Amino acid sequence: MMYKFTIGKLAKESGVTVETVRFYEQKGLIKQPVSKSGYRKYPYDDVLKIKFIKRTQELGFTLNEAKDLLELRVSSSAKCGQVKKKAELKLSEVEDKIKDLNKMKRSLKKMVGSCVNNERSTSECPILECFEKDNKC
Amino acid sequence: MMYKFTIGKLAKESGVTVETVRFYEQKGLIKQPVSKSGYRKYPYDDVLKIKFIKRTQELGFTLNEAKDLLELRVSSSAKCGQVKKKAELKLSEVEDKIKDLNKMKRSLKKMVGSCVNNERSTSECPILECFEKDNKC
DNA sequence: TTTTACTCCGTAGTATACTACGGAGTATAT
DNA sequence: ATATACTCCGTAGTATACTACGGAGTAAAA
Repeated sequence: MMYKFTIGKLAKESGVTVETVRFYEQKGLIKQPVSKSGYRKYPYDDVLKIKFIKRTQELGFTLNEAKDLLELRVSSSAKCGQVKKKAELKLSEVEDKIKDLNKMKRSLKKMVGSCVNNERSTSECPILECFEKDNKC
Repeated sequence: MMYKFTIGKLAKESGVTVETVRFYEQKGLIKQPVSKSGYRKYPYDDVLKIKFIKRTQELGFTLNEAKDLLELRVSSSAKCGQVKKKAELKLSEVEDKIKDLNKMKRSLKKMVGSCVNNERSTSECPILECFEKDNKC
């Protein structure tokens, strides 16, 4: 039998909780299997789908984007180039975020370095002064 | 008079919306000025406070953290070292995030590079295969 | 057979930071 | 004086990704 996973087994097998599976169903990432018994029975492919989703999340994709990717995965007309485009877009988003964070990092480092006297009152704290000013210290 | 800013003026002067000012009040970042007229009248220092908040956000602090920093700013007993500690903590958070993003970046780059034939069907797309596998390609 | 474990469903809550709305009253400009 | 703009307040909605809860029914283990 292909449909052998109850929701609990599926969850355990794919490393998420039961609630998460139901949540993914709500969001349309996996479809709720029809069942005569009233209980869901999932195919093994749903284990793979959930792992797929988790992997895309690790790479910075949102659930909506994961959904799109899952759809490309099963579409017979879809081309690899479409997937590549999405990966490239995500790559540039990630690179932008890194740039932002590096800016923060540099500023924070400078601020931390500017505070040499820990015992000083906060009324004359160089770090707080940095927060006050527009000029980026 | 020191309390000369209506909420609209304050918002404009500090570069946020009226709703945002009210939101910051709700969250306790600035206090709602008492007014006989029923209309809020803010001191100039609230312009500085909101700019302070915005600057801390640019550096990766959350609103709750901004609140703490604002409190250190007015506390007479607080020491500069406390601020420094918070900045150092944030710095390491930022560095961790950069590490995560660099991991994503490397994986995405490899994946993009692995897809040489854009016209291939998604059923044999090396990028999608990466999503399927646990091994990080 | 009885107990434990699992499943069903919908709704509400969490965290973050806002944004929008509605209806009524007030202040300012012309 | 009138029109436009601004303010008041509370509540609800947005986006993201879950997590929790409650009560009832069912499946599996001892």
